Amino acid sequence: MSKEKSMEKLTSLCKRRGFIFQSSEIYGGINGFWDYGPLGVELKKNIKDAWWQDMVRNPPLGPDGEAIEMVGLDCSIIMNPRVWEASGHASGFSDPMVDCQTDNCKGRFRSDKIQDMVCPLKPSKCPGQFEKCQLTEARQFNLMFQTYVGAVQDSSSMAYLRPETAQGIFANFKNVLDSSRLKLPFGIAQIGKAFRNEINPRNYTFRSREFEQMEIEFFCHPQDSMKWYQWWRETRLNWYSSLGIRSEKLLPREQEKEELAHYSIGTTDIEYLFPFASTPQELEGVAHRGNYDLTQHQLHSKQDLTYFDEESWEKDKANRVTNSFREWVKDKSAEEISKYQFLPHVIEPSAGADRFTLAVLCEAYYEDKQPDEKGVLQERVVMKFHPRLAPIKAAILPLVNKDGMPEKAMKLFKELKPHLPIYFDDKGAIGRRYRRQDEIGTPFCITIDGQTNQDSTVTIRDRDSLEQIRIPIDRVHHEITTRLTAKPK
RNA sequence: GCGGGCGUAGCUCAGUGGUAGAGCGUCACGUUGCCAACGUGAAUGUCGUGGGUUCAAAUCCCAUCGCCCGCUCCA
Repeated sequence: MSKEKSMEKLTSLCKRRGFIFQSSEIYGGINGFWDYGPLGVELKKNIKDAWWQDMVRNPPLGPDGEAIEMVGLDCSIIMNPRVWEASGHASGFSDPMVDCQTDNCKGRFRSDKIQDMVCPLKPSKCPGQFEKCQLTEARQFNLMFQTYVGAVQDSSSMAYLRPETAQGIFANFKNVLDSSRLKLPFGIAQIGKAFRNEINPRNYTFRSREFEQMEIEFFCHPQDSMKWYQWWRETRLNWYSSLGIRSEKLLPREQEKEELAHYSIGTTDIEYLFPFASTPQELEGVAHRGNYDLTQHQLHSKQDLTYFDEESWEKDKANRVTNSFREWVKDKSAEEISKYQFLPHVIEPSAGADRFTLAVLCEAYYEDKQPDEKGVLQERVVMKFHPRLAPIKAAILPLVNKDGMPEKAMKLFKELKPHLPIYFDDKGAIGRRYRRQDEIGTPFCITIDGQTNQDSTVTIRDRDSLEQIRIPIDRVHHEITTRLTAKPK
């Protein structure tokens, strides 16, 4: 299947079944913004919940088999604009550009580098020197959305919608440290919306202007930072696999030196081979940011953001005349001090919730052939979501609408409803109902049939294998729960 | 931002100046003891939006918005 065709099929299914809609569609839409429908919101919520559960509430054991400390945070989207001066987003990342409007040129150039560039029409000259050049004024291409705080719109009230959740974590580093009795190493996690004026939104929801991030800032001792960098890289990769992403489509890629952001010592992109692209695209960046961010915020806020390593200080007690750090520090070099008081290094696994949701949708889409009632192979569309992520976990179906089957099915449905997202369907032929569930990725179908009347058993059908087994009706809840947490095949 | 293609029912699409269509889906009733395209019936469109040309526009022209592809961009 061509890449255009397979994305078309997926986007049409997403709309038809209520996973993803274009934002403000009845008004003609808006480029780069998307809405999640009834099934999409469940899917995305399951993804965010899985991340929170597996990274924050119950993270895996650390590199030496030790438990690691993780806490959460939920910061405001609009912050003091000075945050973005400190982070570099306000100044460093928006280059003034000029466009050439000459008919067969239409080039775009960075205005600060224009002397070093070559005019596409007259290679002996720079853009602007050739008599036919029609350059526009230099225009600022700012990636951040601007807004105004308060009713009066002037420059003093200007603010930005955050372009990443990370800076809220750095800005709260001291607050979390002072309120949570945490010691290095520890991580602070946040899930939240971020906004970027992407120059060119493309590829369905992949490059959107409003998106949701799942970010961790993991603070550690500078000496251990490489160890933690490696560990997070592996941990994050494993997480994607545990949710059913095939390893051959999931590729970690160490960024080249030239590619690295100026603050980063190393970054690994975890990339996924989407059907719309011929090369893998970034799902998550695991970046070693050193102490760049805390340094910047310390500088701009003039607040002390250092960490005092009580443990090392106590350990070296015997070698000192005083136990007062304030006293001791007076005649010491910066290097000596930094043994006890320093800015932690940071490993940042930053994942895109919408990008991963899209990857999950792409990964789940299958067309296969299954026999119909006459044994003739018929095409089937099935979303093979990992059961943990599936929006609906099970459908409760009476085989036919008589002999008390619908009543029994409804009773079971009502019993399970408070515990699981499930669906009741008694419309049309049973085969059609199974296929409908396949298309929205429901992993299990529970069917109440004639035998249920005799021995109180029902069948449970597996979405992928179509296999059915009989289980007692009072074991249904247990059986589904068990299967939801099973490892992917 | 540039160039090309496209926009008709929920989805996929036919319809090139003269009555708005098909398949699937949806809903109702019937049928249906296990894997959709069984029967009967029904609903659904100011043909993306705005303007223009014309006796007459889904169809031609202009603008605009959105989608897809290729560049450009992506701290």
